[in-house]
Amino acid sequence: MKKRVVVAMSGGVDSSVTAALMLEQGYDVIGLTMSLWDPSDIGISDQVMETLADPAADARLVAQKLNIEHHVVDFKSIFRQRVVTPFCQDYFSGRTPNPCALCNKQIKFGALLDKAKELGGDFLATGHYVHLEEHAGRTLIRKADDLKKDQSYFLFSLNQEQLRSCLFPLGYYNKEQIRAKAREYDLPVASKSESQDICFIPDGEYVRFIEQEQGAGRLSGEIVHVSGRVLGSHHGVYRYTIGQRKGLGIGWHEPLYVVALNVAEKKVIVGEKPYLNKQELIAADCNWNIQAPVEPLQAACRIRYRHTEVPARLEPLEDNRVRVVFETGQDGITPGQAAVFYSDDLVIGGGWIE
RNA sequence: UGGGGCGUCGCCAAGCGGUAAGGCACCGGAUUUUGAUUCCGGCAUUCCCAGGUUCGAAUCCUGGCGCCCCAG
Repeated sequence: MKKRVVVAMSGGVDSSVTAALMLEQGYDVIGLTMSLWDPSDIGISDQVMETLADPAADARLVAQKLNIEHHVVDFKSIFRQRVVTPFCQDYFSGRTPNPCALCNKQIKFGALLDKAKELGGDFLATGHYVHLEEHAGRTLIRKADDLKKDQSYFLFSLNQEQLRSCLFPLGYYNKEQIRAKAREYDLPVASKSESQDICFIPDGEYVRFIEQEQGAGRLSGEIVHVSGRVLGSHHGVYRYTIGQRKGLGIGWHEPLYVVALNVAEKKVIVGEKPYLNKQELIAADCNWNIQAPVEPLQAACRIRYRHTEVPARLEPLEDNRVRVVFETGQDGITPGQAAVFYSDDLVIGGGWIE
């Protein structure tokens, strides 16, 4: 009896090729596409609307081409509740959210995985560029061969049960190879452009989106230099993220960066680059892929996507938190982002920066 | 209406007779699962105004105008 794999199909190149690869590897494949938001519901312009692909429709075309069963699940409500709303709330509390990591934990490997099992799936396969490896009886994520596409950072919060139910066939390939395969299989989405930015804000208009979701509350206030000197004003602290340089509109003798956000006083604190550098951070709500440590350990830590992990000492704290002390101070440590811990190319755990 | 200083791109700022540096900001582009970072490109025919001296002035002279400081 063939094992059944449910493939999360977004209508993009990666997940489409994933489905083809699973088929090629002899699995019984079912395609499953999530409906996460309604394009007419997010306040984008008609022009942008016209450029949007319909994930379900594209996925269906691919499924037809591959001759596999295909389903669509409506996760709009849960997606809004568990990803979109927290995303907006984060901005309003002076944090910079990482909705993709949250979505993976809550939706893709939560609700979607449940649905996959409901459909009789032995595994859920996705188009993430990562590997899975067994170490000492535990399943760990290893970085993709193609480090440019590596997505291990976004998957740090998956637990053992979730990981054991997953297949990530793309980890051995680079993007060019995947595209080549898409053409080889003659998939209708072979030349689709790379998706980037946050899926539910296709026009990239964060401010518009957040204000629409959260209503009024503009939180306008002052832009203040670390010295205390007021340098300008802003139209809402949620428009800024720590480490940001562009958009401050302040002429100064050198570049200024956002170094802190004070929601209570509605202040955006800016300073020269050295003020961005911090020696340590606290990560909360940690997930461990290895046995949760009780003693400090030496590892490497990545503080945002596309950041190269750097050596750090991880000190376990109360309440599932960890103090991360870097060997070399890091710029732009941002609350709301994930701190992901690596040992060589393996993800050993991670948490959310406080 | 005594004395001194200053007025160069939105901000800071070089230039001191030879035909407008640079930084910041801003704009455009590349990269990007953070409007982050980073990177690349663009950005004053014109120097407060009006005359004058010079082959030639932002740079010298004269007169205005506007700031600032110190004295009254």
